[in-house]
Amino acid sequence: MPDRVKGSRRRSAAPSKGDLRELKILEVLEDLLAVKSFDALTTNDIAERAGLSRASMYFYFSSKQEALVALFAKTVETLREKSRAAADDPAAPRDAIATAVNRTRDRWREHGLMMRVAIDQSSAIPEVGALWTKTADIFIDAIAAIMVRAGVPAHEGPDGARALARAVCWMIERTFYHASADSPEALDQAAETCRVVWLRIAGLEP
Amino acid sequence: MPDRVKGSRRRSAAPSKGDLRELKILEVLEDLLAVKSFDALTTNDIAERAGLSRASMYFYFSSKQEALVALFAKTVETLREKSRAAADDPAAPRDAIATAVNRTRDRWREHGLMMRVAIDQSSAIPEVGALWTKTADIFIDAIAAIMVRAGVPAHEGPDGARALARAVCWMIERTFYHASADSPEALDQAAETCRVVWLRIAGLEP
DNA sequence: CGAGACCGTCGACACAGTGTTGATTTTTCT
DNA sequence: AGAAAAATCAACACTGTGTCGACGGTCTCG
Repeated sequence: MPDRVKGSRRRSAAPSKGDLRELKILEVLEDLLAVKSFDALTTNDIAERAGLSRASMYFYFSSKQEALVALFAKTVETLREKSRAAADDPAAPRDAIATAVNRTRDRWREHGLMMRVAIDQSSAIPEVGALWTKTADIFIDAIAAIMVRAGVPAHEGPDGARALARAVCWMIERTFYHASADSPEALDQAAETCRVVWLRIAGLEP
Repeated sequence: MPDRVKGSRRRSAAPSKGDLRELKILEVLEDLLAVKSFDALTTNDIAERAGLSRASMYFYFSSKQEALVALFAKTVETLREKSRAAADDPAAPRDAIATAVNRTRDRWREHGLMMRVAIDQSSAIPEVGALWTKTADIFIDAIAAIMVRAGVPAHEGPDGARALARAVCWMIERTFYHASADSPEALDQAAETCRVVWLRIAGLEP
């Protein structure tokens, strides 16, 4: 990996030809994932579509797996930016839950394909798994915080806020995973179901 | 595929040498999965360990994917037999939930590896995905039935029993998936958490 | 200007794994 | 025993991967 320090100050926008190619490859990869499964994709498919030779691709990424990691990392970054200031909690638990679920639905609506691919590859590509686990952990913390504010005891153990939050997180993950593979309407349904479930687990009944 | 009509009448127990080989291959496959990931396994690994040539393996299964399907189908069959008469409901909802969760935990304790592999391959191997979906559907029906008996409205829609049952099913799947990859104690914790969550969603508070 | 130093590119190769073929041996049935 | 069916495997063709080394472009500094 060329280690291109993306976030750092670096005389404004000097996108070297190589940087552009790298971006192009990731873009092509994402496009192709809409058509073929990741497993079915070959390095050739990607290189060809990106307009370079297979061997050249290896200059940028040492495998298609690494490319996927880079692409997914970018997506996760986007996700995280969009959820900035989400953990800040001016709202009542009931509202916090509703907006959290809706935001999650929006993320799945926009990035569902990418997230499904990442989840599918989580066990095959450790870096992807780690990235996803880390993202989930952040989400779990947020869920637990809301639950505590709703009155759920914060202690450890199988019925403490953290354990319940973990269960809720995985329920949301899986429910949206399936819904996003289905239809946009299914996503709305999934969101509503998740909202209801989360409310009940938090001990809030309308 | 040799099409060995397994269920059919066929003079009692004539386990031809070929049948035994077939079993042996599946046994070896399961053993190897404890050591290597399914993706990392080669047809050679399996054939060698089973004591035949790679080419001969293709006589029994036309790919390692097909072998996995057969192995998983066998596991699902076992699972289903063990859960016979589970949908019959002499118990009160509260008890039905406790025993259902405990039974599920026991299944994961014994077959966790196989189930994790199957879930991992669900999107890559359609037959495995279909098998798992069908199993989940049966489970969802059972959950929904218990919920209805507990007083949850049976109507369709995002807060009807069926939608909630589906959410609960996926929560259980994912929670046990992670727990079973962790430790036996984690499975016990997971079971208790799932029980509590299910109770609350069903509107039953102790 | 010209000599190095990178950056980027790619043809060509070695290799690993897959799936098939056809000839051959072994098992099974009558 | 002998024919039919079941099972075996060496050898081959093919696909995809990752690496190597040689080549051309461009930027820099003496």
